[in-house]
Amino acid sequence: MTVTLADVAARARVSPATVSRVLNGNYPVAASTRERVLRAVDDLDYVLNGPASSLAAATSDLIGILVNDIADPFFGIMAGAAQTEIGGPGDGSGRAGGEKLAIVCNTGGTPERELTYLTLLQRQRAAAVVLTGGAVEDPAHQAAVSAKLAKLADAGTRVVLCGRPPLADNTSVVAALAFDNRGGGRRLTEHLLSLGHRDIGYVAGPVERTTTRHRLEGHRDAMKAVGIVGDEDRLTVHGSYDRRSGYDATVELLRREPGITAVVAANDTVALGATAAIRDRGLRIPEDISVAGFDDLPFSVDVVPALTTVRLPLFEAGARAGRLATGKEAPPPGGIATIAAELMVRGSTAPPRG
Amino acid sequence: MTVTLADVAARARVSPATVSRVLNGNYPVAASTRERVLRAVDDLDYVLNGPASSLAAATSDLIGILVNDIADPFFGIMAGAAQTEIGGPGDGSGRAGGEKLAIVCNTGGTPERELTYLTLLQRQRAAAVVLTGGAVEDPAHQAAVSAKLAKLADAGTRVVLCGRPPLADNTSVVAALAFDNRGGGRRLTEHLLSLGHRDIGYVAGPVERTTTRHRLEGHRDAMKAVGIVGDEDRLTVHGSYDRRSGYDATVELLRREPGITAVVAANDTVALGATAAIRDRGLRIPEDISVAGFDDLPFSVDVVPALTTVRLPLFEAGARAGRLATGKEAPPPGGIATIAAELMVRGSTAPPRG
DNA sequence: CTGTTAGCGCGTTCAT
DNA sequence: ATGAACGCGCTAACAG
Repeated sequence: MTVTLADVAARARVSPATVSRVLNGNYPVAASTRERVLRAVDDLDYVLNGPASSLAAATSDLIGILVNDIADPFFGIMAGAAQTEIGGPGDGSGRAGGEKLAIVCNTGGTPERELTYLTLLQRQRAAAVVLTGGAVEDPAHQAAVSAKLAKLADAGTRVVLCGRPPLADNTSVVAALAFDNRGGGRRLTEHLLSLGHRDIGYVAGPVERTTTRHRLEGHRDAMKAVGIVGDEDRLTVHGSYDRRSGYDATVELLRREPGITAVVAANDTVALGATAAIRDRGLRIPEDISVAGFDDLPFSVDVVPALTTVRLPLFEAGARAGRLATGKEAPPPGGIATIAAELMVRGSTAPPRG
Repeated sequence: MTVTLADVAARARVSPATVSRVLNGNYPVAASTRERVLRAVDDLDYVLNGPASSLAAATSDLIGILVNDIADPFFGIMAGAAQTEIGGPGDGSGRAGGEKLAIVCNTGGTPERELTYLTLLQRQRAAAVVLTGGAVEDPAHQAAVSAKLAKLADAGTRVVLCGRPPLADNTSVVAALAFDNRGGGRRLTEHLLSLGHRDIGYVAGPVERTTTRHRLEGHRDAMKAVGIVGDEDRLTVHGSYDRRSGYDATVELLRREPGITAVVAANDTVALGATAAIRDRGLRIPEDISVAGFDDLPFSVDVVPALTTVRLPLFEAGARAGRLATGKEAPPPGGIATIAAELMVRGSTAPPRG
């Protein structure tokens, strides 16, 4: 019932092998026969059997992109950019030629799902895997991921890290593009300090995530550099990377220390929740309390007042990861590149009152 | 070099078929042998060969979710919700058992890529396909998509539409969950009219998209109902569904008619751009100009003033689509369900001045 | 409950 | 430049 390569061969009056050669375009084929074959393909509306093809060739053209939260533009932007580089423009026929195809896998930030998807991609003999965003720092999980990635690499899968720190053993990774979260976090807090703030609350992301830790370390480095120490734990509240969490954490922060003059949030989305909490309390931004975010997502410039934040070149990084995954671009020296984070000063931060 | 099912069978001292049976869990197997087999699997670190498995079984456990723009939370929320229902919790081992696996495919809103991905999923013998968001109205493309979906359905793939209108021939579709974009658009404009607005500009989405057309029709229906006609085209500017486009279109709108007292945007993201354009012009929201969006994305409640918009239950719809795709939920009568849109009145709309 | 036997549809040697 | 034959790794009958 479903038309196979043999059917096409029969109609084109050639051998199955020839059809295969035409379709893959790897071997020389006479122009006339190629023509006949292609017409037969169209006539019969033939679609290659992917599993059969992958089985015989021991490879596939799938490239998996793992993201922690697909509803978060932070990941969407990177994944979309990567996919733009990978997918190619298509040939307009919808025939799905030889180009690679990117698929996005949403781990929800959980270690189990991350491993499950890696196994799936291993099963599918994926051509490449791109892991985006921060990693969970649980040692057992990191070891499991490293082992899995090593196996993928052994099987010929190109592994790329985007916005994620290198592995302890990074040899199985083609390239690791790490964001300078620590540096960005430090500069952001330095900005606040330079405005005169001393009592700064920090709404952190989930514990045990590299992104959370690095941003927080940057913040604390800056504080320490000017001699503000001892209150770190009291002025830090952890939560997840969403608006709601930002709201709740800020409420808690203001309860613990009503005297804070600035709130630094784990990212822009969290900052949005923080601003809501501050306003609901009847305070103004930035007159009463300054607020800062991280990432510089598209909406950040449009909120009122515009959000001071740290810009991460998400699109560029994702695109580069895509090129690395397809081998279009040479890996950086040592397989590791650090991507700079740029401070964006806007209206949500100002000197403290008095 | 790579370990196969036969290797596992040898080590467990059973036949390959038995190994297959315990892995798929479809046939009865003695507890003791199952135990042996599973240990052998772990010992050898065996990973099923997906292509071989799919080839032999003529099906796969992949479920494709097509989205127009993965960087847009509108799609991210739906895709994430669908995937939550599809993916199952995983078994914690990362072994990737029998459950279905959702993969997200980013079409970028282009017809070619949409067809390319459908072909890919057809190749992979996908278990189901979920198409999210509005469709392009080009007749040729619609015919091509319909034909492709019919073929997928023939091959046993379950096709679900989420946030997309039913096909002309909807028989190959398990279920179409359509948003009431027209009703939502109408109620939104009725709200503005009831506040006293008469000069309302409309920043529309891309032409030739069902979502764009339906929302716009709802708006015009409401205008027509109170006898405001004749100026539709002049007070409508089309653009893409992003912030930048909303900004530019609003600038153009204000150029054409500086007297407008309200701007209705194609969606919340576009509305964000519109507010920026209005503010840059030195006008206040809502005192000088009211602004309204559509979708009620998470950030909309946090912008200042909070955005009046139309709430679409994106998460719920996506989750339902996921259940429909996996067969966990029975399709609605006739395979078509309309999902209600709820007006959310907030601070960005107010009576016009004077 | 378990082993045996055939393919699934294609890519890839080898020939020619 | 093309054809013939083999096998990729697994599942699905069919026995037993």
